[in-house]
Amino acid sequence: MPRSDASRTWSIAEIAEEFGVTHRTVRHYEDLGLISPERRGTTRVYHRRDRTRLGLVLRGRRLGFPLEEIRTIIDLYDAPRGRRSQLEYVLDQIDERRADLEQRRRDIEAALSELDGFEGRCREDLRRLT
Amino acid sequence: MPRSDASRTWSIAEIAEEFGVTHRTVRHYEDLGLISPERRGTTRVYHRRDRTRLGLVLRGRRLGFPLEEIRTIIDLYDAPRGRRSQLEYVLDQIDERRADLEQRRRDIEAALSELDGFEGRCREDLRRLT
DNA sequence: CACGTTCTTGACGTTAACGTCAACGTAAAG
DNA sequence: CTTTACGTTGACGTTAACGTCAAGAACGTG
Repeated sequence: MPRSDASRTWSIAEIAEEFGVTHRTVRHYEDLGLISPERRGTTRVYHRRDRTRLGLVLRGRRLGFPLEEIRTIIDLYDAPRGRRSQLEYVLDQIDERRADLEQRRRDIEAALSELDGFEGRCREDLRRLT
Repeated sequence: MPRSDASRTWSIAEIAEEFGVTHRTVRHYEDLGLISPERRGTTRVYHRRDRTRLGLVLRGRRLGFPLEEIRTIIDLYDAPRGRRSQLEYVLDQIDERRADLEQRRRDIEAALSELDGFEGRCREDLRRLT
């Protein structure tokens, strides 16, 4: 049986360490409903599912999304989509998200190409100094 | 002489309106040294240069950068790069910025493709409901 | 079973990015 | 010349995202 089995669990310290955050951050995310670890007695026990969600949260954070928004997004992934109205709502949300992400991508491309141009000018300056 | 001449100036209300922010936000950015409009008497007068910088600031904001970091970046663009040491410092900063932006781009690509996959599953669900 | 480690739940502190008054100046318009 | 619109400087309020104690429970180890 492999160590990283589907049934393997982690403590809050292990999770925090592995994802490079503090246990306080992990608990804060739980307060906001972003993750909901199992409890054994009073102690939190993290499963693979929690790791997946935490990964999504941190990616959202790197992208600068507010945690509340992140919650609505990843909840979307888990939402029941039985009824047609639900599905149409979800598809609308997807479109909004995509529009946002694509705007960000454009911003990044623009920033990167400005950076490239600027680096070119700097290297030119450096060359002339030699 | 065209209206949008290089010498045209704007009031704080015009600037705020045009960029879709409040005058309070504009003043806040001035407090942090992100823009520094001319003063006629006590009144702020904005030039094209200020608009350019404000545009950069807002793009940085959309990308989720903290304002302090944004300041160091756009100040970099205006920094004197006469000495070799200065130029090398600037080139280092450029590399850091680029690494950051590329990480963000990867995050966005990942998020977008997950979104695509999810949309596919939703449309499939919808089709089966018909 | 005493001890150090790891966990728990509050509760208050902090920083960033503004919002929201208050109180006042000034300049054109009726 | 008063009103109205737009500008100014404080200064305090607010929200998000945690940091930072404090004070205690639980658990493996010598």
